[in-house]
Amino acid sequence: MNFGQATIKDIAKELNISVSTVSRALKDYPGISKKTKDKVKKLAEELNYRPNAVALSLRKNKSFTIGVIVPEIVHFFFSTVISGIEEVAFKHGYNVVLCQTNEKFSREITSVQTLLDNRIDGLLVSFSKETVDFSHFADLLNKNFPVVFFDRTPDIPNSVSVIVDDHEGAYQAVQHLIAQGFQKICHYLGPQNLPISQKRLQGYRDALADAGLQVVEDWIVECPIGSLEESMGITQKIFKDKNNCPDAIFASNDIAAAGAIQSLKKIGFSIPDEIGVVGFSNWQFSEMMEPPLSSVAQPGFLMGEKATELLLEIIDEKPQLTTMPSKIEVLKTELIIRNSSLRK
Amino acid sequence: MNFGQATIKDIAKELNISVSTVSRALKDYPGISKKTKDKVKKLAEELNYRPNAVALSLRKNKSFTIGVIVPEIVHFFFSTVISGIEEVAFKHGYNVVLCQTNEKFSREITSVQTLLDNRIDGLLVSFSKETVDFSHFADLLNKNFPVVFFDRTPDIPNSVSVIVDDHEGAYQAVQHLIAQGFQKICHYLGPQNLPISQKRLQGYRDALADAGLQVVEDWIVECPIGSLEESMGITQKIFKDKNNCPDAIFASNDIAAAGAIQSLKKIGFSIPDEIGVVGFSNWQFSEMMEPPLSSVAQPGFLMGEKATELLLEIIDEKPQLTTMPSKIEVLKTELIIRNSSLRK
DNA sequence: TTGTATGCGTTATCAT
DNA sequence: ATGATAACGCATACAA
Repeated sequence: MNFGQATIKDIAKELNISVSTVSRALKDYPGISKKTKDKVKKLAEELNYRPNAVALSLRKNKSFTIGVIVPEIVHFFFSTVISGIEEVAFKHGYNVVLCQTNEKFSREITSVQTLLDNRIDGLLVSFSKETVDFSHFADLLNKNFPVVFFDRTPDIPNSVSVIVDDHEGAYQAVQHLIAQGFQKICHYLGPQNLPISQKRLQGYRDALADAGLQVVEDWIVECPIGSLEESMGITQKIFKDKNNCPDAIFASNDIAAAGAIQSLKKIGFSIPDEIGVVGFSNWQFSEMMEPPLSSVAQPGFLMGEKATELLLEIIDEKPQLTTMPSKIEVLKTELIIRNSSLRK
Repeated sequence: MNFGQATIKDIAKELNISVSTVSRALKDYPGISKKTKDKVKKLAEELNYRPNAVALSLRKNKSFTIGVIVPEIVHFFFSTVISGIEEVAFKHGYNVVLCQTNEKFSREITSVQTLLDNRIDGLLVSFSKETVDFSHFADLLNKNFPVVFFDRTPDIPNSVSVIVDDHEGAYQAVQHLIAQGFQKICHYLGPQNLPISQKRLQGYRDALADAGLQVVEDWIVECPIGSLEESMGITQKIFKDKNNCPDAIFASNDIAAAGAIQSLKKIGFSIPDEIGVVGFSNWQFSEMMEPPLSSVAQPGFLMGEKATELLLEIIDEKPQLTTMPSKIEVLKTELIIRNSSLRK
């Protein structure tokens, strides 16, 4: 169905002029009589004429659409990033096509494909936990197709990324715990193959090392799923032996931290007097928990904005000298200190 | 740029056959020799040929794309709905173009327009708080353009919507508070012009009436913004006079409930012994609060799925007899009882 | 100042 | 079994 959308053809027929004249009149081309122009514009208005963006895409080989691929939409951090993306895209007249992979590699492949089929002008990606082969992205980069990675960066040549300083964020969090007098700090590690997890882990290690504290390898436990239940189970195990357990937790994400707190409270530990907890991401609920959860805030909205701005620069083929040499933009995190780690 | 995408033209040239033959070969049309077919398919594979979806859209007047308009992306409920939408769309081979209005009417207008310009096949909408004029949607419906509203339904003819039973949800919540022995229940009302707010309010009124309790109009306070701060401010006022204040709160959303709890704790009330609190939406953080917040759960993911399924039915012009007569699908809510309202 | 013709990638109609 | 051509809606090089 056409839903009664008028085309320049309709206008041309009605006015007994050619389509090219209509086209030019509508776009204020030089060398067109004021009379015709007015006539055309008036009718266009009446008919509620709107240019067909699909036809334009085909003609100009440009869709004013960017693709966005995220692991999950229902995720405070990612939805915040998406929001930032949408804002900048909207401001520049771009549309946003959204795909979620549910952390599945196969779905990532499909999504990239259909987005390309739809001739997006560029792609913003945070890849899935499963993704270890990046050739589908490398292929794009080799073709010089505009891609910007956010949060999760692949280690492939010529990639452009926006990330937060995960190492520094983790370092500060652990440093803070140490400053509060905690000595036996364990780490709830995120999915192993994600660079963000590795960097947070390294920040944790470095902070301990710099403070002259020993790293206990058994106290670095992976939370591959990142659910409340997983974290509660892990916490129960680690804190089973009250005489030989950590006195603080630095968790790679807030859900894990929340699960830990629930579990610790159930066991009967007092927080932060006996156990200190710091999370990562500063989810919306962090401040509403009891005790309020200290967390490393990530500027998600800003990340979405930056990534989109970078992408649009690349699309417009005017990469800024300031951004291109490094190919990676690192945003600052901010440690939000609340009562879960603050011994007065 | 073309990014080296092969077209049927390229294949035709290389094989010295016509484009129509290529087109037919690729689509297993009858009346094409096995030899040619194999030849074409082989080369297509080699060249990594993929049909240009934009060209197809133009040709077939169908984009396999649906538009989604939400007030805010960073909102637990809406992001959950979006996720459900994306799942069903993906399963049916549809793309999702996402727009957020930031609760602005003007932006809603623009978004509808650009989505139409891009020839989406259908539209899923939850309109903004500001929207009181629905003519931009009515126009679409008059043209028989496929639209499905979710969560926020306009009162216009021929509209199709998916909502939850806000009245029943509210009714149950208040009934539960009454059953727990609370008598002086106040209501934190959502934005006045939203039907969902009105229905929740009515559920509140009816539950009180059915229990023979008086409705105190001063205890129905609007929270138009829906922020933590707003709710805390309101709570401080209402509960200032300990001798003449409510003994329970039924809030139209969980953020308001969370703000209330924070404020109440600060004032020194014990929850739920002195004051009971029930929220609406069952946000992710509800169970992590202290005390855990009772709330009316809305099936957001299901809503997204249902709305999309309905939309696709309309697009495919095979409306189910079961769904069309009513034009409105009502999903059940579920009261999740936690400690914020549970007197043992 | 305006019109004609061509092409973007694809499918469909009509020939051959 | 295959090819030529028009059409989807628009922009533009070239004519007039």
